[in-house]
Amino acid sequence: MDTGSFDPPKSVEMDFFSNEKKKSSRGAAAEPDLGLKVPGLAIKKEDLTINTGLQLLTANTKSDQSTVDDGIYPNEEDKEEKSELAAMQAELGRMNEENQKLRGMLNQVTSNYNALQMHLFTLLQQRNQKNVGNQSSHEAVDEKMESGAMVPRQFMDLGPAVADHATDEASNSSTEGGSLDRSTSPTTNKEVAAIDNERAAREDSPDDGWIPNKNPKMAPPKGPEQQAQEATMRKARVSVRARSEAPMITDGCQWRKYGQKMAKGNPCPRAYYRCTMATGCPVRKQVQRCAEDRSILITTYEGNHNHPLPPAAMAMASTTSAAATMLLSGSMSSSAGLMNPNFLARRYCPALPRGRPRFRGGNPSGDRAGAVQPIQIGRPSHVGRRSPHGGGSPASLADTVTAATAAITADPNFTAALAAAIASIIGGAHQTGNNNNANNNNAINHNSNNNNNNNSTSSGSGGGGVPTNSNFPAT
DNA sequence: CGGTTTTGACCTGCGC
DNA sequence: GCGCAGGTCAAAACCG
Ligand SMILES: [Zn+2]
Repeated sequence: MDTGSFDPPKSVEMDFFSNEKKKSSRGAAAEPDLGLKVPGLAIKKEDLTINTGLQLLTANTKSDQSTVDDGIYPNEEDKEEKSELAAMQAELGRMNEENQKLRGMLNQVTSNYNALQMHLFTLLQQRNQKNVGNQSSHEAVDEKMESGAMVPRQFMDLGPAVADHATDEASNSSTEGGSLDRSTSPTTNKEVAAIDNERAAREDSPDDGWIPNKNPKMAPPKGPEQQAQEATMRKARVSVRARSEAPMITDGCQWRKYGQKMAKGNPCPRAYYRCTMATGCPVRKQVQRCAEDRSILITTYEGNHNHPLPPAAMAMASTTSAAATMLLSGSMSSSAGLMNPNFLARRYCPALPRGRPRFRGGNPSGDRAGAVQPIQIGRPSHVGRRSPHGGGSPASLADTVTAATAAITADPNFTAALAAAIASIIGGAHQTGNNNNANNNNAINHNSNNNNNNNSTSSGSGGGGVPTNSNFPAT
């Protein structure tokens, strides 16, 4: 839409290293389940419509009418009707015009906002750099260097890596549940990640639910451009590396394994999972252990959830998609992309301790995947990320921004509001009536209900006794 | 009994 | 066109 600067497939990889502790089975109580699934979209749409409508109506009616009225007609009635009609038509035209204008403005605002966001990240990054050493940054570089397949493109530091406690999170998303969660969930250190946007463009539409989209040919002809865009976005993949002994990192979602394959250069098999939290959820993930270091689990997420997620899951999901979004669209706005990174940083920073920095790695999908963009979360890096608008700025400003960020992240309400607002903007800009972004849902969902424990209560998984669903490490 | 895992077969894209 | 590798399907097995 506004500026789809990047076409080429990109990929980002996020690596979180974590020490996974044992998930103490299922302690969490059954989740009250998210009552509100009201996606942010609804709201946003409303807003948009209302606004435009009003403006249009008020602005134009008069002039038009007056102009049209002059016509000469035999019958007064006729004349009246006709004039009225004409007036209405004119009005309509005006409205359309206005609408377009507004749209344009929206786009602008959107891009501006995005730019600001980028700026903010840059600032944060710089700040972190100052405060903390640059070891991490080295690591990041290492990673991308070592994995030859990776082509560094953008780097971002998603967060003020600071917090060290779960308190943050607890206060944020959950109170009592949080503690519970924490105790039961494994701790995973995660460090860097890369989102990798694959070339594939045959993603389904979330609306429809999961479609065996595997057959491009079968896929009915969809919208051309819009489709492409969406596909691009949807195709974003995020791979998360986590040091974990568990067979799977806990991300708060429920997954069903649908396949397993022996990857080529890796003795460890790669497992394929599909999100089962909602029937049609298109999200998939691949899980594989790093060949070099078996303790490292590489999880690659793909797609956006089409349903609300529990806070825990949200953090991950939104983060990934957010990162993807940001990287994928240099100047595109996205609620997820904008706000989630912070969120994530906050939530995960604690878990990002001085953990093992050095990971290099082969991108699991390094085979033919596109470029990979390492992202550092919660840690400083001097590998500056390039933002379209550049970034240096005074420290004071940086502090301010940081503070603001903190405040924002800390306040769920604000977050929600922001999410809604952005969502609305986006919705308008993209004109996509679909609910496809889990992001929106996430945001809203998150603040509204704080049920955090998404424990593996249920259904347990049959097979290996390893519950597929998991909780995010509260801490 | 419903949901999940397992696992071999099948399909598709890509490089040669 | 062929072979390889990755990804997905689907039937059978498994589990709570
Ligand atoms: Zn899902």
